[in-house]
Amino acid sequence: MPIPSLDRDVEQRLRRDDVRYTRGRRAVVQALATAAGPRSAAELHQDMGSDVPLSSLYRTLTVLEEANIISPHFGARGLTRYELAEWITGHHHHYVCIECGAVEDIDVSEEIEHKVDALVEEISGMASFNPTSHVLEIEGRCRRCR
Amino acid sequence: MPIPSLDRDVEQRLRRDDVRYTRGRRAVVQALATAAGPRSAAELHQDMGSDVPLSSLYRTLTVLEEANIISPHFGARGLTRYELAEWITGHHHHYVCIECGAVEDIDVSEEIEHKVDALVEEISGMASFNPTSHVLEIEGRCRRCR
DNA sequence: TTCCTTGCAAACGATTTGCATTGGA
DNA sequence: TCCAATGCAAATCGTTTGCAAGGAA
Repeated sequence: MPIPSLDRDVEQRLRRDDVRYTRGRRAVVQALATAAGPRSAAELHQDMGSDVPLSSLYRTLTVLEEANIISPHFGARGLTRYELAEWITGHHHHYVCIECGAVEDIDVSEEIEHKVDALVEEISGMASFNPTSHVLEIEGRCRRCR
Repeated sequence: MPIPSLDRDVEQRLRRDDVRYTRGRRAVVQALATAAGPRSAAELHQDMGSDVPLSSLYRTLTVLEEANIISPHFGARGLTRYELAEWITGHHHHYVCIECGAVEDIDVSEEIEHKVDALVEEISGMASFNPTSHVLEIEGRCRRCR
């Protein structure tokens, strides 16, 4: 999923908060941009060559989350994975392996997404909720675990 | 959500695995049966009066999960919440507060659930996945946080 | 007696924090 | 220069485990 103006957009967004777009932060954004799904701190640590200390990585993730560059995903026991925020990647869903916990992105057509939205509205209406967004995850066994 | 034959059903299910349905286990099942949504070990500990040691509670949760009496829910940073398995409560969805992380059950009509299933099938088909189930969570701010 | 179950304390893995150092505007 | 960002080590939090004691069949 190539995002042409990614660095520019992120830098601009960070500048708003007076936050610097440093080498370490660029590396995380890069790693997430090329990942096939949400990644945990440990996974990013591997992806990135393991020289950055974990504590710095966690700090970077916190900063990026606060600036709304990345979003947390809680789909596995006791660990948080991150992905680029939807204003960057566009709205999407996840395929989650019930065996190993791996998570993969699913992009859906606008047409289908409209149907999802309509359903969420319908359900929320009946329960008198005020939805701001939704999460749809499809569970199954991934290639490796099948 | 009153479940008339709950204790009987659970006991029977546990006996299959040669697992005893002890006082502590009954208490957890009871607490979950009356909860409005998934509960974490710490939350259950409070719900139950706090005299059971946490380690026992965790062990109970492990046993009940292995016997498929309860199911884990990962919707919050670094903590697992549990709810009664869907063969007991019926399939349902969740309303998740984006502010405080509280989770509440949403029961939907069969009619709507059919639509959800159809959508999941449609999406999975396009991605050549083999779905065994799905999770739909509606996000918003709960009464308290609004 | 024979296992399953529980309690307590220590161990663990993911994440956070204090503090001194480094680095960029 | 000056404050944000980083590295390292220690602390914290949710959860798990070893081991000895308690209980039910």
